[in-house]
Amino acid sequence: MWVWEAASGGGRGALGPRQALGCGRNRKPSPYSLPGMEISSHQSHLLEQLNEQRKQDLFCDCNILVEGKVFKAHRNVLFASSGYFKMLLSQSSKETSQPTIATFEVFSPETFMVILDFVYSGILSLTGQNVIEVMSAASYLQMTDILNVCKTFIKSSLDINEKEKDHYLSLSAKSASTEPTPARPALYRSRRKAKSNPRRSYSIPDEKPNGNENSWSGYSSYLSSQVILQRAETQLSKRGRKQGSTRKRRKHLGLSQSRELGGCKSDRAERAGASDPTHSPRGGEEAESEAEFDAENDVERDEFGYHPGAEAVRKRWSVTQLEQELSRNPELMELKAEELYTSMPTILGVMSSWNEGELPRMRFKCPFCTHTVKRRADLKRHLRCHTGERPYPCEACGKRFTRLEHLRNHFQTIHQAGKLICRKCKRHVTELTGCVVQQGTRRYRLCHKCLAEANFDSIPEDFNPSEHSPVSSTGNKRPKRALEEEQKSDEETVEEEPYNLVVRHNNDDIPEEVKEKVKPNLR
DNA sequence: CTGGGGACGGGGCCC
DNA sequence: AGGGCCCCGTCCCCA
Repeated sequence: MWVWEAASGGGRGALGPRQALGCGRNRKPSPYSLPGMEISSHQSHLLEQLNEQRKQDLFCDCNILVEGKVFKAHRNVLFASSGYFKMLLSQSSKETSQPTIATFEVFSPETFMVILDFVYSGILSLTGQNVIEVMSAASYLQMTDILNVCKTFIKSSLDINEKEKDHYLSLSAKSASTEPTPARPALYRSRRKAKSNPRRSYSIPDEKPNGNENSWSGYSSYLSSQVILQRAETQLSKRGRKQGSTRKRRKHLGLSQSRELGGCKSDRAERAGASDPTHSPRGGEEAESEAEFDAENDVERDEFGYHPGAEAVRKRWSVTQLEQELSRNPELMELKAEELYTSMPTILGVMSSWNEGELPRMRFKCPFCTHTVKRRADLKRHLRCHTGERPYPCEACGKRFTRLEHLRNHFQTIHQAGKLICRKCKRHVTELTGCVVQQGTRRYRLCHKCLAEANFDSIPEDFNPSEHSPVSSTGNKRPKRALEEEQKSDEETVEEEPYNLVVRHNNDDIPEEVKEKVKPNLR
């Protein structure tokens, strides 16, 4: 668990244990810390006292009901900490004789406990499990400090340094063919023995890197690599017990995708300067240096242990990771996307409007960006642009899409010559005045005149676009042959034969003979 | 270098 | 809630 301790009062007063031990960054002396003007411990002492009062239910004038569980707190503290409570309490400020009761059903009591503890202690206990829900709740309660910390938490776990990235690459390569290296688990188990303190305080890094940043980014990188490691191991175990699996999963594990398949962001990133998909296994030297790194930074590892049962690891997701992984292994991405959806907090609601006299409308907020949508389904759709999930593959060219309609549009325009326009002269053509021309997997129309000039062979027989529309279904699997075809070369997808296309989705249940029938041209 | 067009991604919203 | 349509923005290719 990460514990973010607010450097209360801009660095005065409470320092986290890390800082107290000299591990923290060197802070500039606060301009407000004038000698003799201020007792630095006053604020923390005051907060401690308030927290004590809360625990002893002294002077608590606000009851917060969260899914049936009652939390007692002080109105003034809540008012000072949360925009939501500020609004709520200012409306009921006149009736001070009765304790205010606030009811929430939009986050769990555990989440509110984390937030309330922060309010009264300045210590925010974040884990990979709770960060998204805490962030959502903080968004709901309009607590920007917590929001920022959550963002930093998530952001920091996205920053995979090169070392860890290489590490993952070697792992994913291994996972496709060999057993995971035994050195790594052993490494972590030995660390688990060295566990001393389950909690650790971290200060939020500034913009400028310094000594403390190492522990931050290194730690987050470690988290990232642990997720990946976890997934790689899960993959292996799933492959071992594939038959017992209740979920349908695509089985083209280890087959790489064409460069188009990584989603828009990863796609572009790869085009801009892709990393080499080939990678060498992780050497012992690296493991050694990592061990040194851990020793130096005293990184707490055991909580994010190697064991597959560690929920904290399983639910720790990051955008960068996901995109990078998809570009290399779509199955990993789908597993991640699937788990992301299931592990996402059920409540992502935020209030869209706080104008006076206007009831706030509930919207669904993306945990990865600032985007909000009206409907949960829209959020799910939006999340695909973060997860990189592309569940709709084109059987003709292998290109994958986030939406069925995109696939359909693509298929119609690219592979079915759906546009009744001569590609050359741009004139409108019909079945009578024009012909369909095949070029590789692409089909387009030419009028007879342009066709004669271009000296192309038309493919009039058996061409009926309406018969070959993409079929809506839910599967994700792509035939191995299509993938292998892409692996050879993108250019090699140009075929000689006419293309009789059937785009389907769920072909997990389609027998091999049928697959052969519907894809005769991908040989 | 620039403008036009195609392909695609993504948001809003209706059914 | 899912499917589908419409619209707009962006990227890329090509003339």
